[in-house]
Amino acid sequence: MLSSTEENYLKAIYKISERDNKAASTNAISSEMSTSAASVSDMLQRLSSKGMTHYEKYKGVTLTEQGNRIATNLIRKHRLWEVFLVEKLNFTWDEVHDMAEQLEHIQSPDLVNRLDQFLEYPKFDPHGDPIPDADGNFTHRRQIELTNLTTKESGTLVGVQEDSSTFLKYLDQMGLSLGTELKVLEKFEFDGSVKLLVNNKEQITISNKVCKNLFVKK
Amino acid sequence: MLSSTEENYLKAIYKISERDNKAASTNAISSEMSTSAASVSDMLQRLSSKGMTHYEKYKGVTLTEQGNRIATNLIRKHRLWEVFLVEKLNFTWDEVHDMAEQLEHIQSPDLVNRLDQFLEYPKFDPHGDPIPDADGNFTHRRQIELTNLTTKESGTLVGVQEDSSTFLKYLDQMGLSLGTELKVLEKFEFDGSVKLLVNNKEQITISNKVCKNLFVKK
DNA sequence: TAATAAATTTAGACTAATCTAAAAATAGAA
DNA sequence: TTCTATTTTTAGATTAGTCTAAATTTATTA
Repeated sequence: MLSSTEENYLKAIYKISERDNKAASTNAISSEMSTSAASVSDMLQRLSSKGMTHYEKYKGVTLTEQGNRIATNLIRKHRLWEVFLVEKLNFTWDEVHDMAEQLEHIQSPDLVNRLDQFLEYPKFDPHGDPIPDADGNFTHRRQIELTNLTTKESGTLVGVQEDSSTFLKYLDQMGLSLGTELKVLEKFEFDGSVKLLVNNKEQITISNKVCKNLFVKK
Repeated sequence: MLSSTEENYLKAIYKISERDNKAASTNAISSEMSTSAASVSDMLQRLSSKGMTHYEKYKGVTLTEQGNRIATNLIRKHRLWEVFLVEKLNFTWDEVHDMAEQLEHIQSPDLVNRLDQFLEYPKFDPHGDPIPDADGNFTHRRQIELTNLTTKESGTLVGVQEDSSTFLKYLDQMGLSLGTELKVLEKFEFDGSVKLLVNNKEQITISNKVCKNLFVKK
């Protein structure tokens, strides 16, 4: 059985490997987790001795099959708890991250599957992220970054990359939530900002940085 | 903010003080928590320096108002999660203790109250134990030990003192659950065992030890 | 390719929570 | 009331996870 701390390392390694498509470096992990590189280096050796990672000094780490299974299950638990908090307890999508961060570490052979059933097997969490099933399989959705829509193209907002509270609250203020219909009216070369038509009504302009954090489905 | 460990000490102190109606001794706590007396002694000083307990060396501890508030809230969280696990996720009453032990330590200003609302403000947990409200007030119920019923008296099973899985499974096997109607047919002086009529149908005999762990309402 | 910069690991130290063994204080009994 | 048994506390050590500073390895660039 792993400690919560060890589990969090596996999650970070998973996330980085997914993003960069290569072994996670000590520095990447230390920055992801806001800990010192020294602590990470220490931990990587421990996780390897427990069979969770493939680790070669100075070469970064990848997850073993077992490590991958645990990381995926953490993500499953995290996202299902988020659905519970939003759907059943009426929290908003910007409030649930910290609670889910704690709830994902609850140890129980059955809890997560019962929760999944109770929630009627949701495929996506409140931020549009896919929820792996009990076997670790993700539902894949053909989604693209909003930046990739050309002028006059339309799409539905189906996910966000960032899930910081500040970003999500900003989206709320702009009237953007999952399911919102967007049409690109104009793209400004100068700074990459984009003027959008929201649900065929409002017009807003958002920065390039915001655009990059929004996923749409054509 | 207290650690989970510190919180568990407060709960133990609360439980012992309730039971014995006096300051909790180091030994009582160490036996309740299955840790060494030395560890307890250490922790008591720490909890006192944090304003959670009144502690005088060699004299035992009591909770301060703040300590009491935290302990009561832990009990609230524990019991509400148990209701959730049984009512919503269909766990049985003997399966939920360990999960609730973990869930009670989730830190969130609002979660427990949202959960309470979602569950429609239950007053008792799946073992018949009262759930304190947000202000720490318990609903009191006039319940007595089954041992206190005399021959031919009847009552409804409303609570259990023990909540170990083995004990609860034993009750299931004997056909006993909360709400069951019991009538005392015969009390055996010899060993204190009791013959009962269950729901006006079955007859069973249970030991004195089991009797002492059952609460009924006349 | 040699020098320098960046990344990584090791060394040594700290805190929280635990333990065993020994010392000190309190309680009980003769 | 004095001696002995019990309870409690202190001392010193251990483990997980963390840190900073120093040493080492890898990468970059002149």
